[in-house]
Formats: sequence, C-alpha cells, structure tokens
Amino acid sequence: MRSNRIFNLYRILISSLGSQHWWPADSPFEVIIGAILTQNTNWKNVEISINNLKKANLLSPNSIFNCSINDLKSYIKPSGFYRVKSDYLKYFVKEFIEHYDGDMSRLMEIESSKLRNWLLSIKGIGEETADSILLYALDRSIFVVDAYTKRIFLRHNLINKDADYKEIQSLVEETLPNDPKILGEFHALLVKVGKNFCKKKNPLCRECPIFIFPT
DNA sequence: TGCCAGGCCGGGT
DNA sequence: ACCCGGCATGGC
Repeated sequence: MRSNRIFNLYRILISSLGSQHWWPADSPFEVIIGAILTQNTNWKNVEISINNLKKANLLSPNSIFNCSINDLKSYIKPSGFYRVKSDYLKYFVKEFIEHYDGDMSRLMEIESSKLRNWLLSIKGIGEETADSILLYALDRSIFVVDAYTKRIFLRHNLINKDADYKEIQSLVEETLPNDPKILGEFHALLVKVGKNFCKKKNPLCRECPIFIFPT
C-alpha cells in the first residue's frame, strides 16, 4: 500500500539522517523573508542576503516597508532575482501591515486555509512558499511539496508523473501524523537526500542512488 | 567551468 | 488548462 511506503520512507530517512533542524532563523518573520528569497535559489546565497538585512536592521515588517527599494535590492542581491524579489518583499510587508498590523501574533490567530488563501493572493507567493510559511513560521500541520519531493516520489512509484501539488500534499498529510514537527522534518529530509544523491533532473531516472525501495 | 539552486509570474497556445 | 521564457547570484 502506497501510504505504508511513504511512512517507511520517512522512517528510513529520519533514522539514517536524523533531525535536519529546519527552518534556520531567529524569528518567524525571518522565516518568511527566507522563504521568499530562497525561491529557486541556493540557501547559502540566502544566508548572505539575510545577514545583510540583519546588519542593516531590516528584519521587521516596518523597517522593510520604510526601506528604499534600491537599498533593499543591494542587500538581497546575493540571493539572485533581486529585482523581482525586492518587489515581492515589499508586496508582502505592505499586505501584512495593512491586514494584520505587521503583527505575527495576529497571524497566529488565523485559520490555516484562510491564511493560505491570503498568502497566495500576494504576488510572489506561490503554493510552496505559502506552505513553507504556514509550516515553518506559523507551526501549522502542512506538508510542503517541492521539486525534490516530486522526483523522489516518482522514482519510487508513489505518484504518477502528472500528479499535481495538491494530490502529493494530500497523500503525505493523510499518511503521516498531523504534526508540524514530523511534516517539517520529512520535507527537510527529502531536500537533504535530494541534494546529496539525486543530481539527475530526469524524474523518470531509475538509476539514481536515491531509489531506495525496490518496486 | 558550466550547471544549478529549498519557485513564481505572465503571456502565448 | 498546460507550457515556456524570464528572472540572476554565488558555489561546487
């Protein structure tokens, strides 16, 4: 059965690799900034940008809102796509301040699906970024699906190649315990093995060492 | 040294 | 509804 194999995959990964200690950040707001900056970008580059923002005291909604767009661009340049991402950061803090007074504790009160729709309505935040924020910044029981998840699941015949985001997400959420700690660990573990062992981009590749289970 | 990274948007079919 | 080009830096 498919769900048993997903649970096995999680157990193998957590027992062999251990906790990944995600999401590295000093505050929930920093998680949100990182989630936007890491879109299609190496985390190492994001760290440089976040350190720049930290040194400039720009890790709060109001300080980013008040920062000039050109300064913001210069700080986040190392994480790439800095022209669009500086706009994305601006869009987010503007909405956050308008709707929730830039107050994280106000966000904590909101029900997950309402919060998800609000995040998705902001330009620059798609499904993966929204779910990363819900899970790692707001501690919700949401599974984050990314390219590694799709590749690894596909190679294990856990999904077919046209499976969409929601389908993969539901599959995991209905299989693993409803626990943000576990769902967050699973996503981090999939990224970890994806980075180390799963270099081939062809999702149908069956020779990659990540292929753990026989079919 | 080329390839790619913890995606998303917008325009074209 | 899909598909694809554009966005960009730093690491290995």
